[in-house]
Amino acid sequence: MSTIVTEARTLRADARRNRERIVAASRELFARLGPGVQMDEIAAHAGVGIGTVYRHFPTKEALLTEMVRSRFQQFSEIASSVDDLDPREALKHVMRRSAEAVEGDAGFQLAMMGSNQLEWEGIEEQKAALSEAVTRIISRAVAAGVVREGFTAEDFGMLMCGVTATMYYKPGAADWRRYLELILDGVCVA
Amino acid sequence: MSTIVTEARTLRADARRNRERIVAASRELFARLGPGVQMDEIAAHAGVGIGTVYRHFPTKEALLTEMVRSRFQQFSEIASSVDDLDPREALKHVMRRSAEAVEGDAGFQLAMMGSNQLEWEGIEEQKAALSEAVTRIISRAVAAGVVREGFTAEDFGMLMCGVTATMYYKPGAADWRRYLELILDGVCVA
DNA sequence: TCGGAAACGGAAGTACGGTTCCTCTTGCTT
DNA sequence: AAGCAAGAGGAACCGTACTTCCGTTTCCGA
Repeated sequence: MSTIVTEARTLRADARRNRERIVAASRELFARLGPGVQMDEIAAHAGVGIGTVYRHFPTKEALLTEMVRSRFQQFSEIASSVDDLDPREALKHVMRRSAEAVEGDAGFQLAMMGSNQLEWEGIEEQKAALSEAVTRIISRAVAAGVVREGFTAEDFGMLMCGVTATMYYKPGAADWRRYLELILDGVCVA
Repeated sequence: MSTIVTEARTLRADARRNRERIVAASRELFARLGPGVQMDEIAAHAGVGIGTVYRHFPTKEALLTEMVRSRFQQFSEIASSVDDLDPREALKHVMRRSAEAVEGDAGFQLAMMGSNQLEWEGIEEQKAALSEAVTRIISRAVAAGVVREGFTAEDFGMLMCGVTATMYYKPGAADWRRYLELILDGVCVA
């Protein structure tokens, strides 16, 4: 807490404004173009010079990590908001909502798919929180006997990876919702 | 036919040998490292100079296309070899065998997933053949009523994309076979 | 209002990787 | 065996994209 406040306090007014612009521009372009966005583009879109971008974020990776972190946060919140639903609906709800949350964000789609192999610094906390929430949902579903034998949190990640891949690689051409429902049918026992 | 023979005839002996080495090296490195392989690496691995690689393939893309083409060929063959199986088994068999064929080839995994958006020159023929074979298998399955209502060739591509994504992005960590069986359960009606 | 620290801008620096080009070598033909 | 065209090799070239650096501008406290 104190960290954030301190940082905010020592930041000059124009600097704060620029930082917000940079973050907003990054978010939009990262979503549209993926990690391939160029730093110039972000700077231009934010209406600042490249030097200013680097004043706020030491490297491109740091900037992208910031994007991913906020998205992961959103994910954790989705996964934490279904405790009042029955086990089966909780699982379905989380998968549907998560998929919708990734839709239209190419950059995050890649981050989602590769979340196992990326060692992005600074999002461990968010990843752990998400993982914990997902595990809880699945434990409930397993205990209630509404999913197939031996279903695990790892399976969950695998399935989301697959759904995300169809969004990313078959934009428009294929309907990922069909795919997701098909998977849910395979996961949930009658 | 005449084209190939003519080319082969006009190729000097050492040139032919080198070409084969280049193709072999590319195949291996492309499989291991994906499209990110560097031309130097390929040349070094083949035991030739970079200039020699460029003598045989005008661009990196041309070389990679060659890799993908031969793999697509293999796919078509798999898809064309199940006409004697019953509709349900034909579909399952093709998906399992296809998945196995992609396993361990990172470069081709990416090509598979993105096959809709890539406009790689020179593999139209192979793609069409594959598409035709897949459509036939699915038509049979649909006619026999062994798959869910409205299953299409596009769905097939979507599912394979998902399976491939788990292989690519969760190497070792997740078991794509589980995932595939789960999908097959969702696709095939009881 | 003024001084100086903080922040800005963007041209230049740097790294990386595909491609070219030119000299030297090698296999084939006569 | 000689000549020459085809082929090999790899240093240099070029384009691209991240990052640095430093002269200029802007905010803010005294």
